[in-house]
Amino acid sequence: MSRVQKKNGHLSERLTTNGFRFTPQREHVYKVLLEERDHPTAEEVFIRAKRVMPDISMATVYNCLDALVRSGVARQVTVDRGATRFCPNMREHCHFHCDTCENVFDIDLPADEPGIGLPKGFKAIRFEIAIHGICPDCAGKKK
Amino acid sequence: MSRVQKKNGHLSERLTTNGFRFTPQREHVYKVLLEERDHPTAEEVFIRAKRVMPDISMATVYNCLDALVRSGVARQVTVDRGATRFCPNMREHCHFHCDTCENVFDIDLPADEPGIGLPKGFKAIRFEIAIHGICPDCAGKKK
DNA sequence: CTAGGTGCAAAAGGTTTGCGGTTAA
DNA sequence: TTAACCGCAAACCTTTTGCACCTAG
Repeated sequence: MSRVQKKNGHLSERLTTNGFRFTPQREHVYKVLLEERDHPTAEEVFIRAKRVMPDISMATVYNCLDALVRSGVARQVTVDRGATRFCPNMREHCHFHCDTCENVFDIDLPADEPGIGLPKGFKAIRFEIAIHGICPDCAGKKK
Repeated sequence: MSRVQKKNGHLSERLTTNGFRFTPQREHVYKVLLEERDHPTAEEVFIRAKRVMPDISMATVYNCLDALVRSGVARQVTVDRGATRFCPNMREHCHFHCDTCENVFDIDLPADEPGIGLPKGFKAIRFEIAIHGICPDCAGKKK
């Protein structure tokens, strides 16, 4: 509880130092993300957010999630081709996507080989490593 | 050239052993994928395929790409939130997504740390590891 | 005060589906 | 022969956008 309070104080600062305003909607959307660490989609966040803030709109949820991601307090998870999922875990970690139930689990270790570093009971079928950055051509042009 | 011929012979077998038919459309879509290894989206494949096969439809391109992926001769690349990209490189490899030009490059080594294993000139900003498989709950239920 | 945010509704991608006709096996 | 596939068009789902009003800084 005090951890959440602390995080919200932190949130205000993170938003404003990144050029975003600290609004009740953004605070609440962040709270929703922290409550259940199950990597909800934007629509799931919308549904949960409406329970406390019934007038919030889908567009605002997208706006808030975007502000949270750009402020460095949440991540977009690109683990499957469905709707984007969001994750407030900013530690270095991997994601495990179950092909059956479609749930997404945080995996703490840098499990760089399938089957290695996974908690008991998880069975890896394939893995995908995506590196984001700047390619040589674009790095050259920026000069 | 003879490598392409061999691959197409291979393709027929791969499709049929996976319960798919070997059709001219599928052969052509696969050829398009092999011609330029630039990770095209379904729409880019559609545009290129139409140059030789003008009557092919978008739905057929999606159908063909899906059959190729399910037959194990191509992969869906989940590197960004834009349109799905396709890749006929079935070796174990990573993808590098340039945040500026949006191009996707194959990276051969298991570059499990940013900046390590990348060819000269590539600058990694962040990376994402997605593991796909079966979670303990679903593995239990299948028994 | 005012730039930025909110809610609504409509539009814009990207992908899937239903259907009548066609074709690979 | 016939289940699978094709092409077309319409539907679907997720995300973005335009606009009038509102509010945090």
